[in-house]
Amino acid sequence: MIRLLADPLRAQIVDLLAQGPACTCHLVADTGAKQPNVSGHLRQLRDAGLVVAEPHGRFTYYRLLPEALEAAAAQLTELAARARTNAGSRREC
Amino acid sequence: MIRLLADPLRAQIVDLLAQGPACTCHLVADTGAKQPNVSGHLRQLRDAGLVVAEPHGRFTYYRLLPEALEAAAAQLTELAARARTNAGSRREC
DNA sequence: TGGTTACATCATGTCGTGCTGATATCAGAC
DNA sequence: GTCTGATATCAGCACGACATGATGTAACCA
Repeated sequence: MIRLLADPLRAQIVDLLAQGPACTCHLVADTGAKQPNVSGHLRQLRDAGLVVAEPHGRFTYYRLLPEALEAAAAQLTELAARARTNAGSRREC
Repeated sequence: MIRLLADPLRAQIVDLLAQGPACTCHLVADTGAKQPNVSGHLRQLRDAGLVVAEPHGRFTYYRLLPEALEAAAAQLTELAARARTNAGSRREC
């Protein structure tokens, strides 16, 4: 799921969505990317459960799910904690 | 920096290092990957400041830096917080 | 009903990135 | 000094993901 944030354009889309829900046309305008490209990235984010699509007439609003980001953050924090507690136990060759 | 955790093998290496510092030969054995491959990934992690190399004779021990992981986690948490506070401000078309 | 707009999907080309084999370096053992 | 083992670097290749143009679909408006 973290892998989704690796792509620059996808990270930018996530960042824009953190400023509030927006429809595809906004994201296309703000990123400068082509519409099919943005749409494809939104699909990936949706499939991963990072965003939800809310159709309103012919517009589709996308909303970021904070829980998903927090879950990823917790995963990293837990990893950091493990690294810190095990910092002293070096495996000898 | 988060992009480094996107690659499966690199993520596995980070996970192994979270169990304690280890040398390259351990990581090669545990992952089953070829030595130049592991060495290359360690270089990327080192360049990004996620791990540090501690040469001991002809062995090189790698140690995970929890601060780097925590910084990435904080970044995600901050993004989630922004998304939560701005959840109501939908941009109209 | 025809046209326009917003959005999604598909097929294709391109490019980055990871993997590998070969090779170099460096430290320790003899 | 020579040999061996641990690690790093390099060149080439292959695969996957991204970007794009073309096309399809659905909703609104005249």
